Amino acid sequence: MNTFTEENYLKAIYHLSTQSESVSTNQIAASLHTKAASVTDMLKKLADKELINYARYQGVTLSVKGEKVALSIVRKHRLWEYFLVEKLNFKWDEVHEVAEELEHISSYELVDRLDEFMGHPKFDPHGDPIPDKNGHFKAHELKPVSALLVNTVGIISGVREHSPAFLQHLEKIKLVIGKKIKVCDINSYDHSITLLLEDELLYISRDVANNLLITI
Amino acid sequence: MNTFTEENYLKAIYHLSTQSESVSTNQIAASLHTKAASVTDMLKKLADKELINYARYQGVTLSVKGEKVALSIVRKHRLWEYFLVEKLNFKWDEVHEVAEELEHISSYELVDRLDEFMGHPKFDPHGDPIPDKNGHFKAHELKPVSALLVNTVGIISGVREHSPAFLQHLEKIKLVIGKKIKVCDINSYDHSITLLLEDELLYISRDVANNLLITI
DNA sequence: TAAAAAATTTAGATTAGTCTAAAAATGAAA
DNA sequence: TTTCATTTTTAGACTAATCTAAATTTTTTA
Ligand SMILES: [Mn+2]
Ligand SMILES: [Mn+2]
Ligand SMILES: [Mn+2]
Ligand SMILES: [Mn+2]
Repeated sequence: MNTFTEENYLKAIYHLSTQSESVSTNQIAASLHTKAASVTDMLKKLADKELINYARYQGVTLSVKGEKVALSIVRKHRLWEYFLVEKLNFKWDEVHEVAEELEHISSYELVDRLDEFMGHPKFDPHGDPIPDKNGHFKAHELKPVSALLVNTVGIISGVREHSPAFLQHLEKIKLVIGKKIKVCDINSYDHSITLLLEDELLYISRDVANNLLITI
Repeated sequence: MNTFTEENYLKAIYHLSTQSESVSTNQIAASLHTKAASVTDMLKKLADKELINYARYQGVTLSVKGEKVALSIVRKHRLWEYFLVEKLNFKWDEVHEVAEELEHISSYELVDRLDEFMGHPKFDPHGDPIPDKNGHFKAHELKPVSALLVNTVGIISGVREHSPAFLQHLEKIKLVIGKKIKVCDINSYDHSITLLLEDELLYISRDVANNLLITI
């Protein structure tokens, strides 16, 4: 089918496409920690296979076919992350690297049975939606905590940054998915925020507030 | 660490080593469906990494280091097969190909937690022993059904042939692992055998009898 | 024990993916 | 609208794994 590497390019293009309409060679290179010249080579190959729409110097978008492949990789990634956390007791900051490998296991039978085994979860451990076998999913309406006004409430439902360091920090201060928060104060100097979390006050930096997502 | 391909070579050498002391280039080529010239190239590479003992034209054995790697792949393969059958309801003839991919997932944390999750199984769905995390395992004392005398009994405990066709055939006639059998008659012309299996008589060919293993 | 057969290795190519360095295209600024 | 910085592509090379065909070594057999 497609190689491991082709799948990683398609997934990278998919994720970058959620930010901007068209994706540039340099964006892909940065996201895959590779060089622009390598990306150009691969883009030609993916265009030959009709997985992307590509014109020299003009950036790239996924074709319908390419998006289907990308969504199946994302589905596998997130289902495996859910499995690792819910069944094997991994922490939410430990699963990403393992899922980066597991997402390339080719059997669709496997991923569908895994989905069934876990009861068709809708969101992964980081709050990201899990596409169904047809690639359909419904995302939460997410806002960063930093966008809330004083005295408004929200439920922690996702993160914008997935680094182990950030996830561990959230875990440590008990700001995990599902918890209800209320904004008590916004510091006008450094934009740090004081939250109410289960009857306790909690200070978070602007940076944390920007990367922590809530539903209302 | 080691590439996917290096791991497959080490595993092939490991399995062939259970048959003969030293393993030949052609044996490896046949077992990996590749060409002798390719095998020679890889043997040089594995020898450089001190994973095998290799002298030109003399065949090959695994080094202690190489055997450790091979056993870890075998452990992963068999644990994943057990998982697929016991947790995801795959049939015993459907799991080998998927496990061929899963065995290369590198995380040891993953395989150890999987082992724990399943209660440290000792044998895979085909009766093959699962090495523990130190590579230790105890194999059954296995004999082919064809080696039994008339009126002796045994318990189905393994197979010598792992093809889906053979496994499906056994499944169909209910000759599955754990069942108790008694040899009622051995045909002196074609060596086919009449078995007693749960109060029912069953005819099996010499070929089936040779590839079906029992403990006494 | 010498010739023939079989097994193994070497030589030389190929393909996928990557890189650096240089060339070309684009777009922003003067 | 020309220049210049940035982005992107091309050119040429490298590594891992593979192949075919030819050469070499080992083993068998006569
Ligand atoms: Mn992830
Ligand atoms: Mn995730
Ligand atoms: Mn198997
Ligand atoms: Mn097995």
